[in-house]
Amino acid sequence: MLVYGADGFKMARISTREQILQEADQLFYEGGFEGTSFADIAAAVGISRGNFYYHFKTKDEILDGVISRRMEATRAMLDAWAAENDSPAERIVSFIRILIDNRTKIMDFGCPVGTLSSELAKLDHAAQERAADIFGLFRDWLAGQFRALGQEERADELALHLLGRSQGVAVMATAFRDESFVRSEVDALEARVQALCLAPSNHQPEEN
Amino acid sequence: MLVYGADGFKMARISTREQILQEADQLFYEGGFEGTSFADIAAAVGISRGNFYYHFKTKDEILDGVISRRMEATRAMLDAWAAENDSPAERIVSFIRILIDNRTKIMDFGCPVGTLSSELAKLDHAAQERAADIFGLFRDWLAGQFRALGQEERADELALHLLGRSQGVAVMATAFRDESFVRSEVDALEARVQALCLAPSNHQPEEN
DNA sequence: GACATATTAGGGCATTTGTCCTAATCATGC
DNA sequence: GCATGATTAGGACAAATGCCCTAATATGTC
Repeated sequence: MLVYGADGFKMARISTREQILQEADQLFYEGGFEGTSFADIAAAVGISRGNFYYHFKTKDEILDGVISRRMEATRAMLDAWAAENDSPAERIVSFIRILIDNRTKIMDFGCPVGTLSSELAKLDHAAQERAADIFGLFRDWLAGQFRALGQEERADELALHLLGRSQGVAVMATAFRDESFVRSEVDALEARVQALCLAPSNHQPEEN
Repeated sequence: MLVYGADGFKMARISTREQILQEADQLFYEGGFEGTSFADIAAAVGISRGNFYYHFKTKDEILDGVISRRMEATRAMLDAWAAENDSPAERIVSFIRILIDNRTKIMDFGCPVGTLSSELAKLDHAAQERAADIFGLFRDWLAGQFRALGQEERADELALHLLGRSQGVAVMATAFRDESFVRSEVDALEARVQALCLAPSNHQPEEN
């Protein structure tokens, strides 16, 4: 699907395949995997359902592509956070802040990673593990930052803990549509990182 | 659907309607609301799809019934915890322990309350609020226990926080199928309750 | 301009979905 | 043992589902 600009010249454009993945990504997030049909995606892209089959033979193939896309986007985001911040504490805060930045969508649809993982688990879908691998990217990256903070022993534990905390915030934000809860939890998490920074003992007190 | 015992006498039996709700409850949990069809439920109960319509006109009606059932079951569970334990701290620990008791199912299907709430949010389903009301039962009950612990001011905040923490644990347990993470988080949460008990200051340190 | 390939539209397929109707069967009180 | 209402089975319905085929069109190369 090539698009021509006003001047009549061909414009560099994303491929139809990429457009499909883009729309599917969003639809899967906002409506769920099962809740999104071939027709929904085709309509969103603006192509016929037949054309669809040329690019993806099954719905699972689209899911696979969407997960790959999300992994790539996640890697890019983590790299950007690493580049933008000099200290590991600031980097971890960047992670925590996605709860604030995406609060509106989170209150409407939850966390894209967590909800997909949960849905695929229920469907007993083979791609559940790949979906969980996105969590793995965050986990490893966060563990690296905690290690840089001097938490050698507990780096992975802290990473898992923080991931879980943010998932809990997302679920509750969706259930109660409560923005203030998101903010207070984010504040608590940020304070915790700062405290870890100042007193990297083994048993770190936390403000609640 | 009446059932006869070995002696030929009619047995007091749960109604077909109740059987439908029972199976639907389980199927909705293990396969999701959208992932479960009329036919699935009818097959599980062992009745024809036609008979189904006599008891529930629409799928949403079944969902409504399932949510009501879950609310009733939740109330009963909370009452039991209150009756079984004398101290508010022990009652809160009873709540935390469901993560341990149901760890296998949680690793397979997540938390029944959280996953239903998230799915209905994505489907933009009218029953999402009612699903969240189940969270409300836990929230109010937990807040009551924290109040009894002397946390007048922060009772609701602590209740929401604990609810969120347990949701986070459930999501991560499902994603990574990691039982040890569940246990360590549960230990941390229990330690936190004990600490609150001993030193009910406004800013309570927490072990991590 | 001719050609091979890449891409697209349109429709069709069997199956499943939620919903609904009708006729048969059951239980129960008279 | 009969009448009445409650319950059930079985099937029908249109719409939607995931999947697939074919013919047409566009694209890039020689």
